[in-house]
This record gives sequence, structure tokens and C-alpha cells, in this order.
Amino acid sequence: MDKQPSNTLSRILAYAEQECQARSLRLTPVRRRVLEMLVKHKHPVSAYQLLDELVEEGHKPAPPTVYRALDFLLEQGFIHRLATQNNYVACMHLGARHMGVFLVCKRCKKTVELLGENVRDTLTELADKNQFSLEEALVEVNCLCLPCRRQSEREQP
Amino acid sequence: MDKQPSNTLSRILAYAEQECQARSLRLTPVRRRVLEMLVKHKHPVSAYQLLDELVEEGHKPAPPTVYRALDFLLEQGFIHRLATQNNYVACMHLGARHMGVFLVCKRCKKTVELLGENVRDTLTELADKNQFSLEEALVEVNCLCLPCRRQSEREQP
DNA sequence: GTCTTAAACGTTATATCATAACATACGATA
DNA sequence: TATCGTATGTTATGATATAACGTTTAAGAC
Ligand SMILES: [Zn+2]
Ligand SMILES: [Zn+2]
Ligand SMILES: [Zn+2]
Ligand SMILES: [Zn+2]
Repeated sequence: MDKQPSNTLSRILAYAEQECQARSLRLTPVRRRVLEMLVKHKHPVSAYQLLDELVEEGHKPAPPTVYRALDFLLEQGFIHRLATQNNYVACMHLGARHMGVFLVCKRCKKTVELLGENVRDTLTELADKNQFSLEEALVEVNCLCLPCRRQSEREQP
Repeated sequence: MDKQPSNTLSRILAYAEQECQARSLRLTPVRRRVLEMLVKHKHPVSAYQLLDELVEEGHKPAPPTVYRALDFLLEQGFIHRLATQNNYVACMHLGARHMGVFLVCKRCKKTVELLGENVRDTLTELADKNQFSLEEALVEVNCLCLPCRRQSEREQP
């Protein structure tokens, strides 16, 4: 399990604050709260799961509230969306806008985000060859993590 | 626009038939019909669009019928799913099981499937470094195709 | 041929994910 | 403080996908 130092949350929030200032955008309470929840979770989570947590806190938001916050955070590159899982996850790589490359264990759903600059280069080249220009990309790798692989071997030798 | 020779359909269906025989599986009428529809479409299409077409033909299937056929075709590698689009598309690369690499124009939705063996190698290596083993992967590249790029330039110079 | 059985399919209902549309509140700035 | 664009609240609905269960079908055993 990844450790998550207590200052990671504040580092990410501070970074988001700063970027929003620089872009003349507002990290409103809802947006900030959603980002905070995503950072605190270790796994990617669904929009409705975030919604439920907001409800438990006393807010009474409807789905559009959460989706609008997610859309904002996605646009600013603060979070990523895992399309095969219908889940959202905070970006842990501050500083540079990048495409997400995700390793997802299909058994326990443990997820690792890589920067994958070399993947991007390969894809840009492939796109160019086909007269497409890469805007952004989603790479989701369905995997087995080491513990799950061992578990599988034990079950089916 | 890609041309689609009239024999493409029969080639793909014959291949699917043959593979199913070899794997002791059945390419039932529904499965065959769904594969046929996917091949005939030039763009990826949604499950409900396929459902509507089946209804127009006189069948009266419910969603599970289509989804079960799609699941089968996905498992056999005859089609791919584009998770960011919630769409399904026939595989045009007969013969070898492979991961899908898709260039998708974000403006006109024109889609090209590449084999991308080098992408696979890169991803396998990245997974290994992180103690994940690659099972399969989805690569969707959000692009602008050449015509749409020119169109955009014309609109916003 | 009939029996057995697993796979496939039909059917109904429901779960899950996401957005349209419109009203209200807020916040910057003139 | 008046104005205007942005953000949020609220209600309803659209779009995608699956659970559960009963029936049919096809293939092999006898
Ligand atoms: Zn990231
Ligand atoms: Zn795992
Ligand atoms: Zn393919
Ligand atoms: Zn295009």
C-alpha cells in the first residue's frame, strides 16, 4: 500500500490554489472539497461515492454539483478520469500537465499513475503517421499486481 | 473515409466462424448479427444503437441480449470497446489477439485502430518495473484528424 | 431416439453513471 | 450599489449497464 504523507494533501491543495490564482480561476469550496476527498482516497472513486460523502458531511448536493466540480478539476489537470472504471483519481504528479498512464490491478483495483513520457512520444509519432494530431490520451493497463498474481497462482496452480 | 471492400464483411465473419469452431464456441445468430452490424458501421457505435437496429429488423431484444453478445465478442477479441466513448467497434486486424490502440478525432469521431505492438512493449516494460503484469490495455488517443484540424484553423486563426 | 446438462436467450426490473434546463446566489469591478 | 458573468442549487430525465430468474436450445451420454 502506498503511504500518503500527511503533507501530501496540503501540498496538492496549495498547488491547486496557486495554479487557480495564476489562471484567474476560483478553487471554490465545493471544488476544493472534492479535490481533498480524491487526494485522501487511495483508490479511484466514483462520482456518486463522492456525492455520498458530501451528504454525510451535511451538504445536500445533487449529482450536477459533483460532476461540475469534477469537470473543473479535470480541465485544470488536477485529477484524472479512469474511463474503464468510471472512476476519478487525484493526480499525484504536480507541476506539469500530462497524459495519464494507469496500471490498474484487475483483481484488487490497486492503481498506480505513471508519467509515461515515452508512451506519449510513441503515441504522438503514431498519430502523426496517420495524419492525426495528438491532443491528449488515456492509457489504462489492466494488470495483476504482485500480491494478486501470487494469490492467483495459489488458487490455480 | 476508409473504403470497406464488400468482401471485408464475409472475410471477418468467416474468420470469426473458424475461430469459434477452433475454440469449441458457438457464433450464434445474435452474436453473428451483432458482429455483422459492427463491421458494417464505419464508426464505433453504442450498445443501444445496435439494439435499435435489431428492433427495426423485427427482433424484439432487450438490453441484456445485446450486452451478452458484445461481451462474447469482446472476450473472443472480435471487437473492441472504446471506454471514453461508451462505444463498440469491430476489430479489423484478423489473426492475432492484441490490445487496441485507437486514434479518435474529438471533433468528427473518425476512429482508426492501430496494432501498436511497440506501445504494448513499452507498457509491458513499465508495468514490470512497477511489479505489475500486463494483462491487456486500452489506449485511446484523443486527436484532431487532418480535415478537422484545418477546419479549426479556419474558424480560429 | 430419449435423457441429461450446460449454455444461450428472453424478460422484467433495477442499478449506475451523467447531463439538460432553469432558477438563485455570489463576487468582481465599474 | 448596479451590473454581469460565473458558480451553485434543484428537479427531472437521459444514457449505459447488469441482476435475477425462467425458458429454450444444442450437444453429448446412454
Ligand atoms: Zn497525473
Ligand atoms: Zn491486486
Ligand atoms: Zn483489433
Ligand atoms: Zn475529424
